[in-house]
Amino acid sequence: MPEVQSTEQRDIRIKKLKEFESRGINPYPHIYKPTDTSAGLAEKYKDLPNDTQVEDIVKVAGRIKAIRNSGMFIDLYDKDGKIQIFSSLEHLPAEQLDILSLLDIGDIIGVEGRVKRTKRGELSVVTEKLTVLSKALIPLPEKYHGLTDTEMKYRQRYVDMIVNDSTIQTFIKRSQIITSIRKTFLDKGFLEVETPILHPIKGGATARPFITHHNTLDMDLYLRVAPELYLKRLIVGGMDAVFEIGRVFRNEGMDTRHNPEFTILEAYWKYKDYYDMMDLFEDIVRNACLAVNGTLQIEFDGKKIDLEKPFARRSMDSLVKEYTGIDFLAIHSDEEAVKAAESIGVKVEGDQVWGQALVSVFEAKCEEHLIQPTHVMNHPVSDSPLTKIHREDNRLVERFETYINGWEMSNAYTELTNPLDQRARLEDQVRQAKAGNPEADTMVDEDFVTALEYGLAPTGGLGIGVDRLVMILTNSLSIRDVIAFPTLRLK
RNA sequence: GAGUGUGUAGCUCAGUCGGUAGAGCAUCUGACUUUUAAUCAGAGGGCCCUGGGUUCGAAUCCCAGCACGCUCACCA
Repeated sequence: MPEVQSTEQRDIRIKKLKEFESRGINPYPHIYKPTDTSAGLAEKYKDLPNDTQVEDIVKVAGRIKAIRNSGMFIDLYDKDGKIQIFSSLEHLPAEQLDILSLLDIGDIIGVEGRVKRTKRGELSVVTEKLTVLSKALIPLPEKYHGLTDTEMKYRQRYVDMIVNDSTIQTFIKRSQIITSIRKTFLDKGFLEVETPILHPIKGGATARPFITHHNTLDMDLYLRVAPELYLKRLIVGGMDAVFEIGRVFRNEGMDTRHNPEFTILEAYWKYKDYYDMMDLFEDIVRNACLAVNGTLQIEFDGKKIDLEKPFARRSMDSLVKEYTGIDFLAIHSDEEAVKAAESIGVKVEGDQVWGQALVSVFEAKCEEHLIQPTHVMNHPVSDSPLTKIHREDNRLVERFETYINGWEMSNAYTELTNPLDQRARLEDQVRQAKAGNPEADTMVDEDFVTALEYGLAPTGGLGIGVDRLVMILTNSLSIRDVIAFPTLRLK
């Protein structure tokens, strides 16, 4: 509920806020400088015996999450944990007791005092001076169950983060994963670059776009569905290794694995092919996993996943053969391919039928089995307009997608560099769009083809769905658990 | 887009056969210098998601809508 409604508890807190002001206390001061954090004190005084107090004066700050015994004990939480605040009625001056009585759960305060471990063994700061840093007007959700209402978790993520520690931990890990990814690339000599989000022509992936409008240019623009075509231009221009981590936008369905805007990682590496990109992907995943889990043996939704062993490398046709018995490489006509697919109950749509049949059967019969990391290699040409033809079979391309937990985690190519071939394949996309495929590109990006005509060296490319990687590495079952502010309907 | 579930106090949830609103936490008042979800006594707090309908009477049954979840479809 974005509109603030007047409630009994809020009215009472506003009254307390006014009471602070009438005593000359600003409940929203400009600055406060704590000297210590909860974790810092825990470490520094870990050997302090029970019922002992030291003379050092410290200043801590944080949010009140619990008040016990009429204010005698306060649980104060800062970024890395809890510190108890002990306020003795006998030793506190009257004006400090007045402040104490106006505090509520949810308020942010600073506390100055001496460190003590109580009789019960809880490390505490013995209050000498209380400072209100921010008076909270809305009460926090219940302490025991936390916040469980999914809608409120997503609409008011800050509340979810305050109350549910696992929520903020997931977003901390997300940040650490992205830092790790960036470090892996920088260590290999990559340049981090930025390319346009507003695209005059849709391209780089088959997906439905969002369309917006620029007023001054009086021109429609697409929010990018992929940064691919611009990153390759940078390779043409002379960069040898580039990567970009950024948001892309696809106007498609939403579920536990899809959000309309999501974070993609794309990298292009000169004088590399798709085998090199497999190694690169594995490095990225292992480094990121170690950064947040400290191990490469992880568990997702109760399933054990081994990220340590070299990922399996399997051609799509061999997986189809393993799980269905159908050998697509031995099938040479479209009719036969469709018949083979239909014989196991897989419907084939589209007109590039041999390739469509192979992909459809793979998606229907194989994907779900790929729990352990698997590079699925050698897709049919029809599916992959930006990929170089396989060096040994001209029906296939040098492409792989890495599956973990049955999900597509990466998509990588030996990049297509032949400008004439590229133009023909993009023109085929336009033909498909005119035939009614809403995901195909509606016009050829002529400047991209021109760039290839200036010469693109042999290059490997890799794309990673960062949100899904974060899901796997944090055991998060919904993409909305790893995107702080997922797309929701306006309420 | 289809199916399905949920929506009740600030939060977490009960609410029987349709009979007019309940608990715990939180809040307020008081007690207790004690704590670890502190405890004890008392009090206040409700657009039962919205709009229709059936009925003497609807949180409850019916219809429509809204939001969110799940499954499916779609989906680099």
